[in-house]
Order: sequence, then structure tokens, then C-alpha cells
Amino acid sequence: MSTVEERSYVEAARRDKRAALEARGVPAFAYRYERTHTAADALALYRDEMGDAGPRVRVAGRLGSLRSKGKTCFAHLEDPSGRIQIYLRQDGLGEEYELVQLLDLDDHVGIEGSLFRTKAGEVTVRAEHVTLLAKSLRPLPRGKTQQTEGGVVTYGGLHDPELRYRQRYADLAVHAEVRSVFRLRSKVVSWLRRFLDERGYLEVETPVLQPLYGGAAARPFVTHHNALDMPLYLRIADELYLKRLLVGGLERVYEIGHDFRNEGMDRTHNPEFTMLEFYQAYADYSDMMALTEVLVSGAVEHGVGTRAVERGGVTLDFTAPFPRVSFIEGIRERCGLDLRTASDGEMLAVVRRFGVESEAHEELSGGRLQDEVFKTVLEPHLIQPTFVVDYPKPLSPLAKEHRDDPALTERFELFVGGREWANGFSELNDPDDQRRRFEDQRLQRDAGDEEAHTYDADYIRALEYGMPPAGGVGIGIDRLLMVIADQPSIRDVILFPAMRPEAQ
RNA sequence: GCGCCGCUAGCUCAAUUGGCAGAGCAAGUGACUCUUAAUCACUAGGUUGUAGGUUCGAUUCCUACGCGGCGCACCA
Repeated sequence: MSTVEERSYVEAARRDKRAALEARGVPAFAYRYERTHTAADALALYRDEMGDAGPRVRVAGRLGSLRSKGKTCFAHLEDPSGRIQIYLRQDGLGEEYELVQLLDLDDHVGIEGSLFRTKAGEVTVRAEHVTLLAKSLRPLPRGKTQQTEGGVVTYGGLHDPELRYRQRYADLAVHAEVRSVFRLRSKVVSWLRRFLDERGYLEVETPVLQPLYGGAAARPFVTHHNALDMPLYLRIADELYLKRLLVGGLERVYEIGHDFRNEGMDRTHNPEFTMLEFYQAYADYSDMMALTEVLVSGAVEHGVGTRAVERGGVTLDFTAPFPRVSFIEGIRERCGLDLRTASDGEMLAVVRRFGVESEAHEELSGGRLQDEVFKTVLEPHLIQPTFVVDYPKPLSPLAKEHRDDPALTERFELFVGGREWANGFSELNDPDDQRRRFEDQRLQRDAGDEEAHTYDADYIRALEYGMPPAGGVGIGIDRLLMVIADQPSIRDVILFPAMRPEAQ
């Protein structure tokens, strides 16, 4: 972004070196390099009996330190496996040593040479050839590092969270621990795919741009398609499309993708986030709960190494089975209120007594108020992995009526640390019932509830062809990763979290 | 949306009641052929987030705005 006028003196010096290199016929940006060993592999290769004549290696990476001593120079090369010291010497390099003096911290270089151990005890590559692979024209905001017994200690460095999120590339380049968070993320997501693949699930992709949005209660992002001259919504959930696939005979499907919700942002909400949804024909919500707890506890164990993890002074135990608490009974135990019979006024009184005063509550009624009671009296106490089951019908317009109680649905949500992690139910497959639920939602929408479902006639048509009984689950992957990677903010597990544009 | 805090050199941070804006690292020049937070000497580097105001004088006090962090509110 910086123009020529405002380029810093540090950058100017690097550009001068680039010009000097190119004047010598050395390209600042090479095409390829034949690396034979990573830093870690090279280090593992050396044995002390090899003395000064260790094996030859070609290593490549970014210069993480550079200590010139005149006619010799020590540096560290960083690559994804770690770092290795290189020893550059005029005697060993001849003319190429001129190039060394035009290197900067952060440059990508390739080094060919043999391994030896320095007097100070560090296994090092004695460079015989230096190849500049890519010049760094802008200094990375790195601190100085010192190798200690406990690892690498950094002095200074990149602390400003704004810079870390905006310039994630710099954050990653400078912080190995940030890179490891995202490696862990990838590892866990791969594991989830494998878990479902092994159980006969088919991974599918459904539309992100949708003419009608549904499958959750949330405000959408709206965009416009020029050729069709119509509004399109970014999906808030995958649900309705995945269930259309059950109608089509794909009996086990899952999708991992982004949902978009036009709502507030905080430590646990990013406007786009990763959702895993999976649906299984001929299963009900009990089957799906059992599958969910195996999946979640397995993901934690695969990611962390244990099923019990300490987070914020609390040990979360992911050993299945997780306790089940009934929505109605859980609330009654907490505050004595029976949602089956409670009036709006009684529910409002409970919300006021246990929660924070808010004018917004006054406008709630029915299902939304029941939800508010739950969030106020029960949700904050659900620290250990816990299933809440059997939600009131008005709260769950896509869930099948409970087989034992027409006021409830066969729905569960998994809570961990007081936050929702997963949501699933016995899927409503009676098109006439679904039509009535949509109509109820339409009434709520007309009454001003922006988050009520829209009426999706095509979805009803699909159900009319006959959808097998099925269970479905949605799991928020980012929140799962926050616990597995022990990160306090959702921004720390999303590579490029949403930010306002930089001030000019 | 509300409240609190922050924004000073490329990075991390100082600056007394309001009195010439500083340090470490990074950078440049020189010295140094086993250094590792290399060392030593010298040099350069700033519209103190932006726009106003108060004042002889503002990094400092006041107002507005921008961006960020935290909390609250909103939020399946």
C-alpha cells in the first residue's frame, strides 16, 4: 500500500540491494530450487563421528537471522520443519560471497553445502552455494529470537492484534505457533471427513447463493445477480438443500462449508464461519446424538491427544456418553418455571430475575421468549459437554414432533463451555406438517420477527415426493477448534477474520 | 448500538504540573574468517491515527471522527 513517496528507508535499502543484485545478473526472484532436505531432516542426518565432513544437503527457506562478521556470516534458515543454521564463508563461497552481502533478513534462499557441528555445538550447513530464491522487499515484523533449552524465546515481535489479523501472512511468517494452530485445524477437519467417509457418508456441495435462505433463524447477507436481475442470499445453513438430497436417494450426506449470518461479531461469532452438517436416512435424533458424541470426543482426542482438556481453569471431559438434560426439566430445576404452562408474563419475569435488564425482551413472546428463558437460566451453566433435548415446538420448525409429546420436538443441542456446539433433530419429513410450521413462521415474520423462516415451497414439494425418516446434525467447526487449539477468540482459528477496511 | 482502554520510528515500548519526542531491536557506513538476542564505533530514521479546539507552547487537556482490543447489548 505504501507508495514510492512514503516507502520507508528500510525498504529503500532492500530495493537498492535488489538493484545491485540484478546489476550482477542475479535474479531477485528465482523459478525453482531442488531441495533435498528440510531443516529437521538435515539436522537428523548428522552424527558426531562425521566430524567436519557431514553429508551434503540442499536446504531452502527464509532467512530468520543474519549475523555478518565481515568475511564470514552465520544465519538461520527457517522452513516448515524448523530452523537450521548456515555458515557462509568467503573462503568457501568465493565470488558468491558478494551475494551474501546483498542478502537481507526474510529473504528466501537455497543453500547447498555439507553438515558440521560448530564450536558452539550447533549442527550447521557450511555453504558451498547460495541461491537467492525470493527477495524480501518489506521487513517482517519479527522479534529477535534466542534458542534456549526450553525452546525459542522471542524478544519484541508482532503483538498488535490488529496487525496480526489484518496481515495474517506476516503473523504466520513470524509465529510458528500460529502456523501450528492452522495445521491443527486442517488435521482435525481431515479427521472429520475421514470419520464420515468411513461411515458411508457422501461429501456434497450445495448452493451458497440462494434465492431463499433457511435452515436456521438468522439475518442473511443479501446480494444481487445482475444477469438474472434478482436478489440472492448467502446461505445461513445448508440444511434444506441437504435434506432435498435425502429425497433424491443420497442416504448419507455431509457438507463442510461456510455459512453467513449478518449479525454481531465477538469472540465467538464471525460473520462467516465453518459449519459441518450431516444427514442420515433411517436414523432419529437418538442415533444422531450417539454419533455426535463419538465424533466430537474423537475430534478432541485426535486434536489434543486426550479426552479431558483443561481450558480456563476448568477440565472439560469429552468422554462419551455426554449427559442429557431435558429442555423443559432443565429449566424447571433451575428456576421452577414450567414452560409447558407458563405465560409470556411469567417467562419475562424469570428472564428479568435471572438475567440482564433489556428493552429487547419486552417485544419477545412465545417461542422466542422460551428461548430467552433457556439462554438466561440454563445455557450459561452447561460447561461440561451436555446434550439438551426435546425442545418446544415453536423453537424448532424443521424438527419432527416428539413421539411422546406433541408440544415438543425431537431435537438436541450440544453445549460446551456454556456455548452451543451442535444442533440436531429427527428431521420433519411430513410435508403437510412442514407446511403448517412454515405458515406459523410466516405469521411470526409478519409480526416483525426478521429471523423467522421464509416459506420454501420447493422444499415442501421435495418432501411431498417422500423423504425417508432421517436424523441430521450441524456442528460449528470454529468453536470446536477454539477448544481443541486452546484459543480464546474465534479470530485465532480463522485465517482471515472479518475486519473493517484499513483507514487510508 | 453503549461503555472502558489503546493508536508515538519498520517492530516493541518510553516521554515528570502542558516545556526542544527518546531507547532497544531492525536499517546504513566502517571493523571483525566459529557467531547465535554476536560485538564495537559512527550515521540516519517522526505531520505522535485524522480533523478541530484551549494555550505563549499539546504526545500530554477538550470535542468529533477513524481503526483495533476488551466488556455489555444483539445473535440458534
